[in-house]
Amino acid sequence: MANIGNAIPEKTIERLSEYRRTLLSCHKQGITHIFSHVLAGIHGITAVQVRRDLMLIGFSSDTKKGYDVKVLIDFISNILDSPQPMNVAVLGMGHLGQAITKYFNGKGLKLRITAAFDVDPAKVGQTIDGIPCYHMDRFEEIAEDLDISLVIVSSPTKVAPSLVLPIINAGIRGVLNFTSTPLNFPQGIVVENYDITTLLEKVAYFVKESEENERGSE
Amino acid sequence: MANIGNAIPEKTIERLSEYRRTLLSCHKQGITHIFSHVLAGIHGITAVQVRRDLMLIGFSSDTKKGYDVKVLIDFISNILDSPQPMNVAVLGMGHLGQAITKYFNGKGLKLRITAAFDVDPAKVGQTIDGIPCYHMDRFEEIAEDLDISLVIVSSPTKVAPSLVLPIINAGIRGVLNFTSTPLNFPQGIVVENYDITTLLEKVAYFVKESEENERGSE
DNA sequence: GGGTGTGAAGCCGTTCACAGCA
DNA sequence: TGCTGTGAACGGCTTCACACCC
Repeated sequence: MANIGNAIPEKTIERLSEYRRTLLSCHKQGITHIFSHVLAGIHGITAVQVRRDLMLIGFSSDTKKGYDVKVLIDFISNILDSPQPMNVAVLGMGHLGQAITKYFNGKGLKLRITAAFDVDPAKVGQTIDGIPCYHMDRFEEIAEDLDISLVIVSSPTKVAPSLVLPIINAGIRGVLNFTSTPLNFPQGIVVENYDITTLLEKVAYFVKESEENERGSE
Repeated sequence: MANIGNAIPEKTIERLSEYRRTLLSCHKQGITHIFSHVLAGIHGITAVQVRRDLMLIGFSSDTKKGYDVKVLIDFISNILDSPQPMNVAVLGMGHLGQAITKYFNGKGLKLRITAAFDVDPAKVGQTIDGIPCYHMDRFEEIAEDLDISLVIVSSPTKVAPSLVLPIINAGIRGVLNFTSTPLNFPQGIVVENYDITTLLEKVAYFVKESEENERGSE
């Protein structure tokens, strides 16, 4: 039995997260209402897309002044956030791990980075950006103690495969993998692989494409 | 007039980049042939998907021993890579910028990070991981000199909007943006926005979803 | 007029089902 | 038998077109 009228498409979820960040920034600037086409413009999409997304989550505005920023923030948050905060661990506290940690610090999100893991003796035992760094050997034990449910894999690509088993054993539910190895987990664990190289190669390909088209049509 | 039988879907391009990385690793290990279902397994997708992707780029194998790894690498490279290497600049040499630079260093790709830009006096004028770091004020000038065509935006989110104009003026063709502000560019400039927060929030949402479904079906 | 909400159409990407081949 | 290649069906997401409402 499904909980509510759920089944919100993945793309919509991504955009909701983006809308919310924009809305929070509007809210901070004192903007109280926003039109769909303005929100769309900021994100480089169409107004229909915005309205459709809001329709899918059952949001509707009663006014003609656009959407109430504060109300919409709360509505989206109600969709995206868990009732209780989720704890996140960063696996690999190199530059990427530290960059991610800094991103999240003080953002006041429902997702909290509460632990980091590494094997470098210079980092283990330290507190980096306010996050304690433990040795990877102790991952399963500490993940359980701290009730970690999500991990970000920012280790060197070479060691990433060796993290799969500990992650499974620790009962982790979601993985965000930034290494160049696709990681496979059994059903029930949510995984997103984002290889930076692939992202850049994609951009490069479409640049190449558009240049070829320009040349072709002149 | 279109160049070749192009129009390869975006998703396929992403996967081709991923396949290639896997294939390169296979090649290094001395594996000469690979079945579609093996390649699929590594990437957590179906064999049909792999075959369909290869069909779309016009690749076909003549043997029954699976695909020839070396030949396929060259074929994919011919699709993805530009004839001449593309130069990439990193805007923002904080942790994220340095992480990205390290990723690319010595990967021997057709994409080369050839310059970094920052405003921190401690970084400007230095060489970091073999990449010279210039002051952002000199971006337009140096981008032209070094024939930069792609940029990676890894600056703090707050300054990201101020980079848009210099990027346009410098004639940059592709942008990979890792900040939390969506950046909009005029038609003709390829942009990919990848906000790490959004990626994590998406994983968190689907974890929440799957937990609710489990609870619902017990 | 200028905004929102939405059924219906259209497009894109994935999967099915099966033919063909060694 | 076990693999590859592919037309056709399917499903998810986006866009069109238009009704409705200050």
